[in-house]
Amino acid sequence: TRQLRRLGASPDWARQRFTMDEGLSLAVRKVFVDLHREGLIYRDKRLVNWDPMLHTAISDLEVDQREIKGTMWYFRYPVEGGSSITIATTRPETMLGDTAVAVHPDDDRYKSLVGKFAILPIADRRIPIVADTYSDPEKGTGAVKITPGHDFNDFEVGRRHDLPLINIFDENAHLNENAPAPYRGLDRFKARERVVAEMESLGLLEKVEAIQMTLPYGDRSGAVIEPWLTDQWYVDAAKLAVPAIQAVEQGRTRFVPENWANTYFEWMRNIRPWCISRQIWWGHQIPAWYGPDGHVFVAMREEEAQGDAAKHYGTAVSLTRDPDVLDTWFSSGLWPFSTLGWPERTPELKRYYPTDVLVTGFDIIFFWVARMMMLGLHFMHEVPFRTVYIHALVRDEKGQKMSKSKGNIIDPVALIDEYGADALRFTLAALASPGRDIKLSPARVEGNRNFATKLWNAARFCQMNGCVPKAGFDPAKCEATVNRWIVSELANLGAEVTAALENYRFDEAANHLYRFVWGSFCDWYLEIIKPVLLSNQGPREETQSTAAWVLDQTLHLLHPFMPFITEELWEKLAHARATRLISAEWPAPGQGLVDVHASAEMNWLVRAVSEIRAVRAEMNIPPVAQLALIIKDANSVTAARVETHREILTKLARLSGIEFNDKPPPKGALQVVVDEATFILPVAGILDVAGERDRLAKEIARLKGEIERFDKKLGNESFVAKAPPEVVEEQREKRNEAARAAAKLGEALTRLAAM
RNA sequence: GGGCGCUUAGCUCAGCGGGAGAGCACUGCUUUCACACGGCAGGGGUCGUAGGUUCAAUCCCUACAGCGCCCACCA
Repeated sequence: TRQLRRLGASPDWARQRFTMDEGLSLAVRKVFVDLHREGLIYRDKRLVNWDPMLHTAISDLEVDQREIKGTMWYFRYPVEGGSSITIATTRPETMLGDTAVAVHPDDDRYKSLVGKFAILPIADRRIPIVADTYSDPEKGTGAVKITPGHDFNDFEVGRRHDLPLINIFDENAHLNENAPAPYRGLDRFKARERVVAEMESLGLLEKVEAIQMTLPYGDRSGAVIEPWLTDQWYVDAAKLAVPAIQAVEQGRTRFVPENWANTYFEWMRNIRPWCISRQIWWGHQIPAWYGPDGHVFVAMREEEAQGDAAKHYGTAVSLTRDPDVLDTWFSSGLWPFSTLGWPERTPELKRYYPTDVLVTGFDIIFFWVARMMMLGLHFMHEVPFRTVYIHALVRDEKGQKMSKSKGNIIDPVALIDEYGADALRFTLAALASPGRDIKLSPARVEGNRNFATKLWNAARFCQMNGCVPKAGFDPAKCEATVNRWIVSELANLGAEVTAALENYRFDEAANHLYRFVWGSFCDWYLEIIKPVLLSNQGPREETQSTAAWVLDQTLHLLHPFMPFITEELWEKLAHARATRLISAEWPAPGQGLVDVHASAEMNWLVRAVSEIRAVRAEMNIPPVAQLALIIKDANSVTAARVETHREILTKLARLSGIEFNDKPPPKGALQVVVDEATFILPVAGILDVAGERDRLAKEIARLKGEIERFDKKLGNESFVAKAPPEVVEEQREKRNEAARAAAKLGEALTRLAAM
């Protein structure tokens, strides 16, 4: 909770709930009772995953299969009548509970032995040799020991052949009284050593092999899990899964990204009975009571159970409540409706069920999502949520999953302390491309902290220059090109960000915002309007209002990512807002605000400035030197643009003046091509002639290479014939553009050489 | 064993049928009145390998190699 608050999560904190709340407990009991009555919850004696350390059963999902280096032992069991049969095992101690040896019915090696009896060494027990297809001739020796009490497969085999079931472990996985006397009380691993040693001394240990194998561990205790025979409560998950599968198949609930639906289907279609009872003290106690003879009464309250028992026995009896509690995921699975007051038909339930979006990690799909789907559909007859957004998992810089035991946890609060919650949020959003985990590095967060600082300074600049949101301001009515342009850019940004959010592409939304704020708004717009703001000339008022409006909209679009700084700036930017930013209506600047002419004009200006800056930097012209600009071969559009932006072009490109002149340029000048015009910058005194010649030659060579590629493509008949006409046309235009630039630079080079 | 995903600039990752992008790092210049957590300019990639489809492949298909994850009862 503290982390969530620091991150700026904005839930309805007043509705915080805890699964052990009275209301939720009632829902849990009702669900249990109802499912029991419907036969979907039942009690059964079978093998469970037993945690010998925590002394409780756990579900399949809480078992962690780990790859380890293990050992395979080959034991020879004597067979009555003189021969013997060899089995392989990784768990020698369980042989004390063997009640058969199984071979494949078609395995010729062992056909003659089927029906005979082996003598189980140490335990000295007569056990049958049975034929069962479970036995795989390819594995081990083709003969497999059967321990129905301590192996899930063997349990099934035992059932098929009506084999006795011997439990040799107690709750600590120590050997019990069913083991031969010397073994009683031994830990399973100690017993293993002893069995191996004894078999060896009996001359019955045939071979020992080192192998790779997997072992089940309890995900909480880390203890090796033991299949153990106990009474437990089960949910018939297979039945509940049917509608839950259909709901996703039919798209009533959608996974984002959608390939997680496969994971969900895979598990749901192979789901096994869900063991829900736990022998721990913390949790919802199971509402079941036992009579003196063990008869079970399931009821909402003890009085009801007493009543049922009295009816059953014909007299009042004393009942004992089942001490077990429920798997926490059982109560969590009710969350979407139990928190809304169910089983009461509350207004909240009506209003909020089904919910819109569940946001969670993929590792929770089985534990929680699947259970909510099953229980929600069963009790509410409607999916619990329309969309399941599976977010990326945050890993450390090396891509390792963060875990307490590895000690590589990145504490979000520490990052927030250093860089701010906004920077962290923005970083996580920007890195959250679908289907990929996030490797979180502080450098990345730092970069976005800088972004927040940039935004802050930009806002400060606006404020210092009287950019205040103006009531009744209509961005469509802007007249200055630069204002029309930034309004266009903002309108595009709004559409892009909204679309990205609707598609759950938080990364795209964040990147659009970053580029707009830093690139379009700060680097260009603010720089361009500085002269206007700092003087009393020009469209000062319009510019102030426009800047304020754009900043306002930007803060809003950025708010989900950076709630703190945007809220702060929003309130600072204007007094007496009608609402706080977080509850203001999401902006939807219309596409009618987009002015393609303004965009084209500003693109030209940006290109012109950039070209001049680049050549200056490359030719080492001192930044303080102001150069004259002579524009040659300009058409009327360019001429008009120059007039409009003369002042800003002069400033940004550090020019002393601009003139149009189509005559040959003076000696010693830098030359660049912008569209149809050649920009000439006389630098007679400081020109590095050889350097400029090289630069021009290199640029011409590059263009020639391009032209060659285009010509090759355009000369290809099948390209011209089969490619879409607009593509062909586009290539042709680009080719001509390159050719034009090359020609002009060629002239420039000639002039230079003539000096 | 089954399934999913990844392989693009030094690092972390976008992109995706028509001339390779971002952030960080790096190089040069720049302390000009929003911001040095800044500005300007720049270097750097045969887009894992080999085939195929196509006028055109980093992008689609197939195989292979390497890496990661999930599921599974391999004695």
